[in-house]
Amino acid sequence: MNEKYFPEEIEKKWQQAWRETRAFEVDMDDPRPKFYCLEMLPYPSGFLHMGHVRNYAVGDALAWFKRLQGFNVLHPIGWDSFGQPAEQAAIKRGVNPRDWTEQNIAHMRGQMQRLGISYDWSREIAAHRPDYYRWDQWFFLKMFERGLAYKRQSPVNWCPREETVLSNEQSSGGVCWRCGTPTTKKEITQWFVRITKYAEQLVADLAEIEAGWPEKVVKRQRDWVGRSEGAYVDFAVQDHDEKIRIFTTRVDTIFGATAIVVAAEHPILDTLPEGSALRDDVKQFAAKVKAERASRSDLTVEEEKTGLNTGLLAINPFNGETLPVWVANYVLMDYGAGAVMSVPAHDERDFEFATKYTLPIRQVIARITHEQAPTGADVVPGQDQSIDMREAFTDYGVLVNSGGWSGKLSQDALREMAEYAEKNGFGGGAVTYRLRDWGISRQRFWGAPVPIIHCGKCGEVPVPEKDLPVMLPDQAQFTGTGESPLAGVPEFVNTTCPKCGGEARRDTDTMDTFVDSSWYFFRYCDPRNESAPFDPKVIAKWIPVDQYIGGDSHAVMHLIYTRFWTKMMRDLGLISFSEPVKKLLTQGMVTNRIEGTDEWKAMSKSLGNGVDPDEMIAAYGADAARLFILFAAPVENELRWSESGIEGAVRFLRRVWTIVWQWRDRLLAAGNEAVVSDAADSATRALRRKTHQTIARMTADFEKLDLNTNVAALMELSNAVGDLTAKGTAAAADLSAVREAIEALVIMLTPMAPHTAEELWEALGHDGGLLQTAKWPTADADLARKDELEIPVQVNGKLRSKIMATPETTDEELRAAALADEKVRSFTEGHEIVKVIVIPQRLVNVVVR
RNA sequence: GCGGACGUGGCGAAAUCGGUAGACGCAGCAGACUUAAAAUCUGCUUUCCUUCGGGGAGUGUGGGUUCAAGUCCCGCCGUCCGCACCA
Repeated sequence: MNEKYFPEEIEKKWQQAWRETRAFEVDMDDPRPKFYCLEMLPYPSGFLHMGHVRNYAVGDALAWFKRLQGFNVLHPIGWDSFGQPAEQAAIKRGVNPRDWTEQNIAHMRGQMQRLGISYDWSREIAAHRPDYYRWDQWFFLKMFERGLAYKRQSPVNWCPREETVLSNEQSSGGVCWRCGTPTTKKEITQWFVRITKYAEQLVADLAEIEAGWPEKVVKRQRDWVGRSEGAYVDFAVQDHDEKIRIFTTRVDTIFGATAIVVAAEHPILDTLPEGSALRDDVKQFAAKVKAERASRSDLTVEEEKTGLNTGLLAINPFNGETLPVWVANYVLMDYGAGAVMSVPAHDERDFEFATKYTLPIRQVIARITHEQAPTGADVVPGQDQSIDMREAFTDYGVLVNSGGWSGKLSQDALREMAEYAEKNGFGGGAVTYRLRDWGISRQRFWGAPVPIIHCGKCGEVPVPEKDLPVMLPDQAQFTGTGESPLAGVPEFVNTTCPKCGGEARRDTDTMDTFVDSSWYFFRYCDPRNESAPFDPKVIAKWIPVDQYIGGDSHAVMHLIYTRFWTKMMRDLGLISFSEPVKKLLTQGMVTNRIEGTDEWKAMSKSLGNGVDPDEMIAAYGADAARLFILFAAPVENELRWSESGIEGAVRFLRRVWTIVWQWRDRLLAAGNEAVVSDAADSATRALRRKTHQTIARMTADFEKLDLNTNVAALMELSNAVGDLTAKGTAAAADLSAVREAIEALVIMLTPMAPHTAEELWEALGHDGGLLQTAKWPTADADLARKDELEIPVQVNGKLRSKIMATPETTDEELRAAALADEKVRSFTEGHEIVKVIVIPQRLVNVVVR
């Protein structure tokens, strides 16, 4: 035991103690209430970065807080260990991806342990190990059985640099999410998961979690699914059997339609007379549009609208009007019906298109003018038909020039016109979604093989469950051709058909790593189960996760997939709930200044502004690094790294250390008996007040995860205790009040600086560690209450004086005291006092004229 | 372009309900200790004026509501994020 603070010694000591006593291993049957604290599992790149440290520091603080409060806390960690970098390393440096991955895991596990994060290491899992990915394959088979996993030819996003298929999400913005290379399109047969079947639930169930999730994540998820209510309308085509179906959210504007516009891939285009000049033009045009789309690099600029009149004529079923059918680049085949009615007067895109090609623009919605009736009782909608048609008018309004529908409000017309279409058999109300099915095929080696066998006779045959896992071979040739490396491993590919016993080939695709991360936190609850992904009984108790913490970069991909997966598992009968995560916290980025500039960017190797966690631990200790991270900014904010900030954290820990050692001998000598004297003096009362105020504040702030203010509260308490000796009031304060303050200080320090707290707790005479001997303190409201109040007094809303009061002072007394106050009187003198506002125990405002 | 969030000292920030703006920390300044420095401790630290009692201004900006606005409402400016022709 040393009176000087040596973090490296005590951190080693307690990390070893925790390991030896298996302090953080969870008994799932423990009768205490459970708390599942989860951080997003990392990809084992080889090294922790500060973003990881922040994530784990926050999670660990909450885990400790809940443990000290008496919860049975599950706090696990694992590895998202399939994926590109391992394969890249194999290609570039010829290393074995498995060895590379395992070495990285070993190193990063060491880093986590040096940080002293309180994980239950007995539950560690890794996606690349067969005992995990066999269950990915098992789930795939279940989805395949139910038609939720299916194969189809499909244009996919293709990264020409990494030569791999990317999901829509991964090529969001038209660039590869990993390397930033602009993506292109490629036709290829792919496995898809029918997430669109759950589109409605993915939106509707947001209501269930909204309260516990950040607003912006909920919003992004809602936008991602893109639910949109509208109507289908079928337009007959003149001299044609086919009809063109359009989707619109503004069927109320249908009398303003002056054209029908279809996508370049629309099947109606194939019905144009073979060999006609027009057909050739349209074909050429469609090919050009497709080519442009595939090669687009700058998606920040909207492409200019181009189109071509197909010569076809469509008939508006509402008024019998004949409309030209155009094909244009701004209509997308894979949304809605692949065709739209063009209403230039009331849609910006149609307006732009019509202006360019001089199509008629016809106003059919008028702005409502609210005219106050003379009695003032009713608001009468009038019409303003003088809308300036230099731009589209897209608001709701009153229908005009719309036959029998004129005079109706948009809101009513939307509903009634959809009903009318349905009744007359040419359409009806409909809901569409932007969400697309999830392409999970990857032409990669380092992933879970798709458990399907292709048989010449039987077709696609699922691997029987008893044959799982389909083992990934040890090694493969990385040709970089874009074809899965598994195709070049004959021992893997060649097999027999489980159905007919004949020669057959295995599917050589592997699964998207987002499959692995969609259900990993279920596996933590039952990590060694060999007969099922998990025991449903265990899951029923432990999931939903109480608090999930991670970066908001996963706001749509991972967090949509895991919500989908949960609903899918529910429909398999494995679980009985629909949402996996009760509360979500998205942490901000950790940034650092780029040398020689004033720019703050996320830490990264390539920018040279990274900070190595190991160096921080060596220089300042894990506790100081963690404390600084929690204190420096609110968890959701960007955190700007600061070397002097971390020094401040060390100073604080040293001060707490000094305080404990200053009082230790006296406290130990006094023993455990209470020595509160009856006539508690004011110093004692003040100290106890501060102690209990701090307890109340910190307990509340922890629930909100306001960790920065929490550290501030702790600093205030430590300053208050420090002042006892510094200001010579030590003798005045009762020893048991000091004990109370110091013990609260040490216990409440634990979530942010656990090693230091353990050491100090032991120094205070508690053997056996915090978990055995400490409880999160409870605030006593009476003790926390102030017995003297300083009441600000305002005159006309300006602070002029302060008067002293007690909680018992009545409003009338406050009022009298305020008016009698000398300073106040100097401002009220010669003025008429209009009124006096008294906010009980808070403030007095004298209003004068 | 559309949608959303935000705007508080030199810096990170705090401010349950509309009720003392700037807690806590960083940086800075002054002092104590020291041969000296570091470390540590103490004090100061929004800004302007001051006869040193105080007084004025102040939460991007202009209005409004209110006894009272960082907080609520409207306009503008700025920053950041999301989306990328989704009909």
